[in-house]
Amino acid sequence: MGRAPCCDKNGLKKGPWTAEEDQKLMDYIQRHGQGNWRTLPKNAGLSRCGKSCRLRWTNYLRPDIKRGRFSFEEEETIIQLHSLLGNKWSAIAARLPGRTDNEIKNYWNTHIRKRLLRMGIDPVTHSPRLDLLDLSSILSRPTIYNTSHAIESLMNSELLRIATNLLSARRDNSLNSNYLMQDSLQEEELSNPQIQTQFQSFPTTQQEALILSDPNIMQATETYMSQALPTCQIQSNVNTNDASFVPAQNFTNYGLDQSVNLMDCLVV
DNA sequence: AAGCCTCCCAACCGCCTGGTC
DNA sequence: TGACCAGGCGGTTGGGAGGCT
Repeated sequence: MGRAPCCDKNGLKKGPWTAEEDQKLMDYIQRHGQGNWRTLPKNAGLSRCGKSCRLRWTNYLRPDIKRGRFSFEEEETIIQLHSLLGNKWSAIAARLPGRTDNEIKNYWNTHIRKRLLRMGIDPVTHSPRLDLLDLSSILSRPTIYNTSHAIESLMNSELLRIATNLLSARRDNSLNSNYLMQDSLQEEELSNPQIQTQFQSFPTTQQEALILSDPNIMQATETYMSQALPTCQIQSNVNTNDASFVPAQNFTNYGLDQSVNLMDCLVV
């Protein structure tokens, strides 16, 4: 036996609120405070259930609600808090003055989540998406494995993503050296001698500059990369809101003294 | 201009939690 | 201790708006 509905739905209005209803609700709360939501509609002269009134007030009519687009800082805060709290929208909203949980939830689902997916970030775990691994497509690009310029390889965003993916896996103690072989998508490719040879042709080089334009990717990547590549420099470009990589400007200025083989990153 | 499609968000639904008796 | 209830929460939906063909 289910619990009784929050109110008697007979004759109660549903759907969008009218300006008149909004005014009635605001007038009542200004005069009497929020009080008991169950009895509020009747006292305020509204044909709505208390729950509907509460939602309308907390999500729309409350005077301290901030309207308009989310700022870059707000968006960053949401992403960071979501990585810590998950879908605890009310907890996230509590740290964003003037924003409601419903608004944040909607914004997450319609904007941030899609953007993270486009960037190859899993919006649930905030880690690079392993399901995007596709080594064969990368290795089939002559510009990647035929070039004599290691930096060009490093600046390839897909290669970097793979590196971060593998480093992520390496960091996880539950994953062992068989990790890649367990991935059905990669097994055939990695056991292919030709592919392996192509892999071996990657040049040894310093890992000078991983420059990510998006601080979120930077944050997710930094942890992984810094553990395996202590000389790796990661720089965010907060002036753009894009996941693309921007060219490293001066690799020699970092004064790096340690060489790291790219294969160390790629072969788990 | 019209029909279709996609996106967005206000609002709803049902479950959970904590307080009260 | 358990039933009941109000409030809170997260997931989902429906319809309006705008873009596309």
